[in-house]
Amino acid sequence: MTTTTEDQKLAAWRMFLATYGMTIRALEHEMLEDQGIPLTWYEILARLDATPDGRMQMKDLAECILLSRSGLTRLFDRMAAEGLVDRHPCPEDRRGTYAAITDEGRSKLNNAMPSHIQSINEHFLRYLDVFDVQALQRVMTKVLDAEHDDSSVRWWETGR
Amino acid sequence: MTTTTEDQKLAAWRMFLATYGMTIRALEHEMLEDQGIPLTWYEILARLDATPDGRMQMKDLAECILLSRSGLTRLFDRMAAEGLVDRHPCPEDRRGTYAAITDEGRSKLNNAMPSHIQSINEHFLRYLDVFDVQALQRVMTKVLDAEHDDSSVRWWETGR
DNA sequence: CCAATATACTTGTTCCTACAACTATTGTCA
DNA sequence: TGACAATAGTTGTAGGAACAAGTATATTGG
Repeated sequence: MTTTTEDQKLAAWRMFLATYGMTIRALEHEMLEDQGIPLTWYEILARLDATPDGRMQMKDLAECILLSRSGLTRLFDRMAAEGLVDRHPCPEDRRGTYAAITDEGRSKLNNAMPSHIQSINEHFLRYLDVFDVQALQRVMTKVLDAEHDDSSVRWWETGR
Repeated sequence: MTTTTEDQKLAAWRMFLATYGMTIRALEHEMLEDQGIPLTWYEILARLDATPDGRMQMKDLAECILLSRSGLTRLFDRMAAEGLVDRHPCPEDRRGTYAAITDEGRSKLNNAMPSHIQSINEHFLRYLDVFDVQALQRVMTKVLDAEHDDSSVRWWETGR
């Protein structure tokens, strides 16, 4: 039997939702517990660090973090107050602002990364074999490629 | 080559994250646009409606919605103010409260469901074939079964 | 049986995020 | 070129969610 009912498809979607929710909860909790920063902060540090020169325009950062512009402004303010990131002007477009990771930010990231990766393994990857990982990549790629319109921001392909 | 590097595994995780974020954003937006309610409200209505008698204890609802207890209290207040749900006492445990869907709530749910399912199809399922759906179910099941401790609350197996 | 602990829910408070409005700069096209 | 629209970012404001503390009920162990 190689057909899939509508209910089975929706069940797959619901399981996708449930898995995300459970896993992200655990990761957020452990990041705050172990490193004292929200998972969002880690994501921002990781995205900036994965960049060739450790910086990125605010709008692009907002997009790949999936946060509103204003949300990022405030969040970035808080991170800047802790010295993890800073802003500097964008010469080629003076409306823009570069969001950059600081040395302190890199230090924090390098400190947080091992335990975060361990958390991902422990709560998610640990249960998947080689074929599962390949299948997951294949399926997610289909959705991402089709839905993501701006091909210049494909942050999931790089960094950690 | 049947090995998977650590980087490939992490890439799979990042793609999982990115896919969730992009898709849920679209669904939230369309639910608010088309039906005038947040996606969370829909989820609550769907969970309650999928129950044999349209009710569930607040603690169980909070768990399957992945919301804190206090968060659910306030959210439920707002939904009750709109007449979509109501509370009634729980005889067998007088600490507890039953969260129940009202007729108005069912009506709202039945109204919202078709367009929501269409959104899920349009932004997610549309891109997957039969094997993708099966693979996704298989992979998500592994994580869910391993991580989810309370086997009495497996909401993703039922409803829509 | 009853004191100590745990559980279910609510309330006080704080933090975070989104939407809309505003400023500054850039792009467009008549 | 020069008005008009579009874009990047910030700020005002309001609403939603989490944590901790408080109340009420249930469970447990001596």
